[in-house]
Amino acid sequence: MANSVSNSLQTQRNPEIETQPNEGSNDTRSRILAAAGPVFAAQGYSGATVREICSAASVNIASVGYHFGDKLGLYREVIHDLRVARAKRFPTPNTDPKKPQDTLQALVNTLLARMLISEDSAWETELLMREMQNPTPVFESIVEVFFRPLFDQLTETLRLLVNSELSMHTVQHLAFSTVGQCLYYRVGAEAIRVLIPEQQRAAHYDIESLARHITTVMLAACENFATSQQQIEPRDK
Amino acid sequence: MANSVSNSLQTQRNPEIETQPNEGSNDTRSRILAAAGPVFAAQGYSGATVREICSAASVNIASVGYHFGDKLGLYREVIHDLRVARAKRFPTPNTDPKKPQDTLQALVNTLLARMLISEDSAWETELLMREMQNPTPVFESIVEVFFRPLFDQLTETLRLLVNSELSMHTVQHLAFSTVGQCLYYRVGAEAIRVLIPEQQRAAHYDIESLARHITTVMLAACENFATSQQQIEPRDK
DNA sequence: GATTGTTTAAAACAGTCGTTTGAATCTTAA
DNA sequence: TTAAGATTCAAACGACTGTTTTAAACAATC
Repeated sequence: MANSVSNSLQTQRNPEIETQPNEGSNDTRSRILAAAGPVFAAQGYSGATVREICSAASVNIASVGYHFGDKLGLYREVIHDLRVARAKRFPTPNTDPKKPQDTLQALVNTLLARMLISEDSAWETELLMREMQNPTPVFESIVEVFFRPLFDQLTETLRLLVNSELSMHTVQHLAFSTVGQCLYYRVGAEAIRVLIPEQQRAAHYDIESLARHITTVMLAACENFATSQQQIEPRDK
Repeated sequence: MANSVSNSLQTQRNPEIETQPNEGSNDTRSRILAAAGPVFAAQGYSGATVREICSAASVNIASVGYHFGDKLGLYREVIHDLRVARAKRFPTPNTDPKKPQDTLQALVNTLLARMLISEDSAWETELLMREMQNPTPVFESIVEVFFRPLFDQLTETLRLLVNSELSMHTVQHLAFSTVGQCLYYRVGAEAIRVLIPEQQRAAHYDIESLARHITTVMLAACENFATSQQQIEPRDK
């Protein structure tokens, strides 16, 4: 029990010795990490099997137990590595208080790019989406590190675009409206695939077109909220 | 009445002899169906176990094999029953071509009500959300029966609110903007729970407030698209 | 070369999964 | 009642899961 609890029990690899000429990517531990991400993303945490991961990494099954303690330890490490990789690849755009329209456009572009990316790193987004529907113990930290910064920047930008006296929760609703529209093109992707013919999808569902559309919608809404004070207490138009 | 499904194996119940007026709700088959829905919704198709379902229904494990063939057969039946129950409970609002604003408001209300319902039937929405992320063989029919009618009505309504010469795909994007905003308050519910303090959530995140906000956003966007022809061909092409 | 500690390998462990079995029970009709 | 079918039941099946065990291979130090 006590000796098999923490993965730090065994003498894990020593960082001092680890600066070897040996390529870290060929390391067993690294190979497991590289193979685990896509498998977790595709099958979910419960659905993924350590056998499949180890098979994809060409590594013995017992290795995950040795290097990460257990399956959850491996998953935590995958999430951790995902965070640092993601922060580098999608830097939040700079905020220019003088051009909030451009900032909004850039934020929408970033959101959509994160959603619709179809490169090798698509599994990262897939994994985050799974965390939203089936939160694991790491979910809360994911929100704080991943979502909160973008959400804050979005609300600040929208604040510049509307009546400054507008209540806080209305601005937050506008932020969720923006995020929701972007998110749908991933959450509802399978539904869209059935609803919209492929030809039309190929023509009008690229990131730039969608970003332009969503930005237009939100700018129109902001203009409405900026001019008509009445919208704060909306009764009828 | 509720039985006589076309299952392949075993000697299923004979419709001719079955005329016996035994209460269908206490029937083993009905108890399994009633218990299976929430379990499938909570755990997903793969995650749900027939043992848990049968335990919740207080029936023997072999009953699902006898009455539904196998686990997938039970799932199909659950989805089928869900469809008929859902169609009755959430009738699509009537379309009045003279008041498209009201129709839009009603559609947003319906969408949000479907998303945020927290009654006994909340498992139905949960199940549909799972189908969107992890489509099973029944997904396509779900889209056709569940989503397509509402999507068509939404596009027709939005068409009345914008310039009639606006391209088809732009109107469809507007429909997805509407759906996306509604959907987010369920998909992102866990994230919102972390981002927004509970007190604020309790005050401003009820169905009526959100519906009013989303309708306002979309009406402002439609007005923009109705007046400015420029939006049809943005920039140069 | 022997010894130590680290890493990998094959096999087995205990448990759960969906499904099947074959006998026991119940229902119905003669 | 009896016979035949419909339905339930406990038990087991084989396949899979995460994890552990035991031994072998490897590297570095004495």
